[in-house]
Amino acid sequence: METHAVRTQAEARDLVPTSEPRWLNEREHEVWLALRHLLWGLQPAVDRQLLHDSGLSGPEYSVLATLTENPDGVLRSGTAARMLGWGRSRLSHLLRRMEGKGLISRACSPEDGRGQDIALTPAGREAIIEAAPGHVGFVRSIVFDALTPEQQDSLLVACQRISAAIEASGAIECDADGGPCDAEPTA
Amino acid sequence: METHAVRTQAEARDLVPTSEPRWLNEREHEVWLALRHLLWGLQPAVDRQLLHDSGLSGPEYSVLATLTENPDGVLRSGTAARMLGWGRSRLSHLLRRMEGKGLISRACSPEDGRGQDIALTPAGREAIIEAAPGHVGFVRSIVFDALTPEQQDSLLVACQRISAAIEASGAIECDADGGPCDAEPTA
DNA sequence: GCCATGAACTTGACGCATCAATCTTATGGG
DNA sequence: CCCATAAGATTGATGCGTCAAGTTCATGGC
Repeated sequence: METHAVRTQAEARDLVPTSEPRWLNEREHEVWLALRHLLWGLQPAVDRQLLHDSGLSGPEYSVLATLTENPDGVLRSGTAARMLGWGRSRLSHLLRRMEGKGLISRACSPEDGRGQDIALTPAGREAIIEAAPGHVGFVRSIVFDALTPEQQDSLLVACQRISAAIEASGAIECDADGGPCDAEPTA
Repeated sequence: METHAVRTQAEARDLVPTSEPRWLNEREHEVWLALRHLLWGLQPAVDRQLLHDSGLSGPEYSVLATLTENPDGVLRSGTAARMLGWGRSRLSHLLRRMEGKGLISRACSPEDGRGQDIALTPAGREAIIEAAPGHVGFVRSIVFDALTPEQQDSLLVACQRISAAIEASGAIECDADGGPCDAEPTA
């Protein structure tokens, strides 16, 4: 990060016979700083509100919300991972901790012996139902109360374009497995 | 996260006698999803590019860039933390690892016995000079090549407004110490 | 000169994410 | 039927970030 100040740019330009002459101008630098400032600030702020007001971490909330989208609150682990856009490993670690807290339960899938069915427990359902209003209220106050509808539309477009650029840029993540990198599932 | 699907909202609205009736409408939900998608995608993408192409992690790059902004490459630890908008603890942990790699060095400050002067080593300077062009090139390709100048301006405004809302929202972070939460130092 | 207060920094414990194995179960070709 | 391959999931190691103590040093009142 830190697209570094002019000094660094000057030094690099002087010392390295690089083929990358396209440094950021002042306006671009300002945009990048603002974007990074938001990046560094928004996620922690949302997580903190959640943890403080409901005892759920951000990732935990995400998992519970995903489960709740299903009528019966049951999902195969891999399916949930795809819906969240996460790697299996990440989800597995998190599920272990959540199972320990009683928020979800896991059982071998009857259909495919390899899979795990993860299910919302009553405690898990109660936790997210209690957390949701505060979470949504916070997001509204932070994002939507701060922007006019036109600004919100512009923001949407910008996010979509940058995200598209990232994905086009060969950022083929998706854990270590070669999954199709679904992404954009919750829409 | 996961401002959860309509089902969750409906359930919460039914079951909880809440005073938070302001759920997100469909358009707002879409904006929030796009924003979160960006949040989850941009930071890791930048970090990955950096780590892959130069062996520096995102935070390491930030620290080196901050040091490089100073002529002599020396900074007090607390000053650097303020410039980065980070907590002392976070920086301390990172510096320990970076010292182990030879990227920076630490010495007791002669002025204030409590402080540590952190200094860029030759290896550290070389590392960031080598990393900078690729980093900037990547940021440009992801953010600026994807947006028109007008869209960039809109994005800037949106970022500033949301960040301001976060800070206004009593997000008084700044580690455990009561620092003035400088923020916006690198401009 | 002495001590309370507080600032600067570090440390340890813990949750979280990634990466590289591993283990188990399907599945398809011989 | 048997084995190679692949998919689903877990595990362990490591880096990172946060929170809560803790340590060291400076400073101001007495």
